[in-house]
Amino acid sequence: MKIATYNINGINARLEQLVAWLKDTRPDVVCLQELKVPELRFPAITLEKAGYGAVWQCDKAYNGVAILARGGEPHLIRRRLPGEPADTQSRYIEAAVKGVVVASLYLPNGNPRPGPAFDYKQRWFARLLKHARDLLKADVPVVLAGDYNVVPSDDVRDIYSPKSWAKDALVQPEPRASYRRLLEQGWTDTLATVGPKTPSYTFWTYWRERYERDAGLRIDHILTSPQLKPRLKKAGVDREVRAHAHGSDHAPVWLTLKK
DNA sequence: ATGTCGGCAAAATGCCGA
Repeated sequence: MKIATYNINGINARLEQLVAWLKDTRPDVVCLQELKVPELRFPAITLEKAGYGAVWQCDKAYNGVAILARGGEPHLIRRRLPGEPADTQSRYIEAAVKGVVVASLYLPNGNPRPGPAFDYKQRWFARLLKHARDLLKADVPVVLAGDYNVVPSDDVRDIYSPKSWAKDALVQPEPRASYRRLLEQGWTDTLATVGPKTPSYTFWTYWRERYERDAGLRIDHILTSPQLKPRLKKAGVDREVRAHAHGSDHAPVWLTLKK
């Protein structure tokens, strides 16, 4: 079983690429973020023709998350992260797929910092920590996949140059501490655990040929609950997808499970 | 400080969010 996550940065701007990538790599489950599409323009029919059922949660222009399942329909569990009813941004969707609870999440970016955007990021992270704990209590296999907008460390495996990002919300101690607390709850950072030993960047800005220079960051993560530990096989990044002339600024991340 | 995108509002360029 193969599970992937991909911040697509506008699903209709990349639809051909998305379909080609699905055909090439045949993931069983796909978590998408930054759909940037109103609900009624979500390309459900195109995805259906490509062999994928979907559930999605959209805003008018920004955010937006989806879960795709090959040869079936994801069973929707929730469309919102609990804890802040006034928060209407579409950043979380959760579904049962092929015996696993899967969440596609898009953590707030948090820039500019300091300010309300950064505060919102921290509140959102606190809500995620609480919900993640509840999911662990349910004692079922769970995958939390998405764009966490957090570079876990200053290690070269996570970021090409900590110095040039030092003031950015993606590398601050507070979100890093929240991410670490998630791992301390018992979740596994699968790319760090069963991924390549070489840098596994997942995001390169569009600026100044950052991709060509491999000036990247690791901010897209697939976390798994303890039940899945014995089934973890291999993780990686489809980095060549980022090389497309009109590609997203992220690359897909994937995980394979035994069975 | 900057770089570059996607998508919006509103009328093609400027803004926002990333």
